Amino acid sequence: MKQRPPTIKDVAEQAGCGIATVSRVLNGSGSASADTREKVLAAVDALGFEFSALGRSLQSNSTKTIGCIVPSLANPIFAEVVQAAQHEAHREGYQLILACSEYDEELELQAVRTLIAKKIDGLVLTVNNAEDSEALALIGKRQVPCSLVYNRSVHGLPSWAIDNRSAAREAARAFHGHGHVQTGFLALRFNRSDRSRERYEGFVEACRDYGMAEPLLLEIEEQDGNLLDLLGTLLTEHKSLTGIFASNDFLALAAMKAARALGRRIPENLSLIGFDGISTGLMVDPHLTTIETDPRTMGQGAVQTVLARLLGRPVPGQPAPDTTFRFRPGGSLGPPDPGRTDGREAATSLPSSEQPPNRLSSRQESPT
Amino acid sequence: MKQRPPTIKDVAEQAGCGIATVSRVLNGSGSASADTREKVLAAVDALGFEFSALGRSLQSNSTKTIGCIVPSLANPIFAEVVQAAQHEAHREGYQLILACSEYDEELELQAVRTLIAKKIDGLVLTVNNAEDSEALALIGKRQVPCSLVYNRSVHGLPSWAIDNRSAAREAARAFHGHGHVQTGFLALRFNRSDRSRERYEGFVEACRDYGMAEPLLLEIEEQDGNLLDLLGTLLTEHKSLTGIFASNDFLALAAMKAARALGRRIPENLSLIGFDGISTGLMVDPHLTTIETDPRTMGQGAVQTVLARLLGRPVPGQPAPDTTFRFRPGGSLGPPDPGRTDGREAATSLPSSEQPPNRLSSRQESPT
DNA sequence: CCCTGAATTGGAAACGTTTCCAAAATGTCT
DNA sequence: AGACATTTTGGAAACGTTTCCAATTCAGGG
Repeated sequence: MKQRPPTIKDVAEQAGCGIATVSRVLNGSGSASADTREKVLAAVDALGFEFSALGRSLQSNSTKTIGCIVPSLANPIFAEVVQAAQHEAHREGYQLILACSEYDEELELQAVRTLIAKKIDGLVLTVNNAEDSEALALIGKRQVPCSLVYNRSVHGLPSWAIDNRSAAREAARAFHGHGHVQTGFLALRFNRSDRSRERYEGFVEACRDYGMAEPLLLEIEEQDGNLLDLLGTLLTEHKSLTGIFASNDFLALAAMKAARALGRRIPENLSLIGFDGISTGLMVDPHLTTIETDPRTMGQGAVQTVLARLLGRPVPGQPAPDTTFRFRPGGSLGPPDPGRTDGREAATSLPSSEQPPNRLSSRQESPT
Repeated sequence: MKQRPPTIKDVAEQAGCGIATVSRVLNGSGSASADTREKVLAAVDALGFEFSALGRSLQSNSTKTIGCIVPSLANPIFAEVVQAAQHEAHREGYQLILACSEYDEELELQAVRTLIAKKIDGLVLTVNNAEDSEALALIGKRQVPCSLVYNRSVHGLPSWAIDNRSAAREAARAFHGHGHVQTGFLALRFNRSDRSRERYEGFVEACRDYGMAEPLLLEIEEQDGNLLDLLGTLLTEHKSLTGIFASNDFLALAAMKAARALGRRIPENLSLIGFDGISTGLMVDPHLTTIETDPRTMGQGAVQTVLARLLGRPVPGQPAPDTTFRFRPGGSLGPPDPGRTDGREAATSLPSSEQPPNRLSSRQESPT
């Protein structure tokens, strides 16, 4: 009965040779006679020896490990990013150490510290506020090969990110195209995410450009289970809005639900556009209109970028901004009910109009 | 300009003392004069020194790292498991190394090998087939502290798992209670998951006990994007079924969609029960009837179990089987349309009956 | 001012690898 | 058989820590 796992020394002893020889045989580096090779292999087999990555890493100054920090896995977008990152890393023989910042800058910084101490070879992460992130500062100082995901490039770091502003402009354009004027922007932890802010800013700008009213910022501080109630309150407080752009699909779907609970019909009484393009948006009726993004490509790209730098390969180019998202039509966006537009139009028809065009557009999903 | 990160040796030199002293000061072990303590701290500050976890781990024989293997993060259940596991590990100062087996036993085994080589202190994992898993065998041989998640206990390993059989019996009971006789069990990668099989077996048994027909096994081999088409085909091939129990919520929702595309109404023409209790089930209309599970508790519990063993604490008991799931009523389950039951009942009412009890039961959701 | 016990200190071994280097063994050619 | 080239081998250093242990310093009591 062995207690500790066998080391290379045990193998050497068993095989009757030096540890250097064992190392060479097992790594295929240097030469060895057929005889000793055989003896070493036999010893390895007998002892069930496996190299310890620790000694190896200490010596080689490389852990074959890359860190990955995302705000949360509750958001399927990040789950996909991580999944893709893990997959890509694995393909190249790297492991992934995962940390969740939980939208907390303190945790974020701490995670970076720990990962650096663990001597990760590279880092792939989404920070909460890229502009003035202590975490990124530390990364810069320590020169850790790194790529951002879902954050705009900053300090010259490579980044695989959505062009949030342009995407938000698309949403504004869609609203405008359907005749909406009074819109709102719905966000969950607005101050905790620069992504949300960028979407808001792009949306506001574009609404202004289209001559629409300034969008209302509908902000929800924390999600404590009563999200639907909070949304219900918000919706009743702002009856005049005909369209809401949500900073993510989950929020949009929740808003959809809350609006329905209030007896409002989608999209006649309220149009909704989400962000991210999670598959759930295609399970509801009508389909959620949204900005579709591709988290898998982002996660994969970020890892490739880091690995390329690590392995001295040509670093892949970052994605062209206009390819980072795609407007996905769906039935949750339609013309506002003329009966209750913001006072300027004549009120004529009843809220029962069953807009066929929306049904139609809700067919457009294509299973990815 | 320092190139490599500073080591304890650099600090010692800068502070003008031995490395042992630096170690003692920084770790608060052993004594040190106020004078040297100060000098060491100053040197640390000046150099920006941080311990390397590598040397430390090599010496202490502990990496403060635990491995986590799940089939995939695409399933929100596992995303939540991982999230909770990560959180719990972090709480105790441990990092999480993540690996996805992608429902592949080969990858699973390989992941275990790599993690062991990386000298993880413990392991938390969901395997595809617990009974005869090479991965588990290896874990057993190497004596890695470990806990299963979502797999039934095996080889005496601790496990945080759903009582799949009993849960499936609940589903059968519900179907029976509503008068269903001809049911089916829908699974995605049936042979790749013992969880799916257990659910099936429990369902079959219970259906037999209730005097219902033997459930049809509706198996989908691989998910290649045309999932909805495949489901559509399956549904038209098996028109006689009035209720389908799906091995997870995602499948159930997809089936719901596919059935609707065929013009069938839920639940009048087809009742559906899912498994897992993902929140998406509450976003659709009617709500998905399902077996609700608590992946967070499972992930957290598994990590606690492993950590307890690692830290010599009393190991928490595993959850009582009957607390591992909860039947969640929803509008997707209702009495079958008598007009097309399997021939034994009289056909009386029209398919337009708008079952109020189901609507009611669909209200029962409580935001977690 | 010397002695004792306690506090402080640094050298060195150990953890498991890889790799440099020189030594030993083997082979080849006159 | 001797000289030399080549292959095979193992000792030892290095990677960055912790910790044992012996040596040094210090404080205070005689």
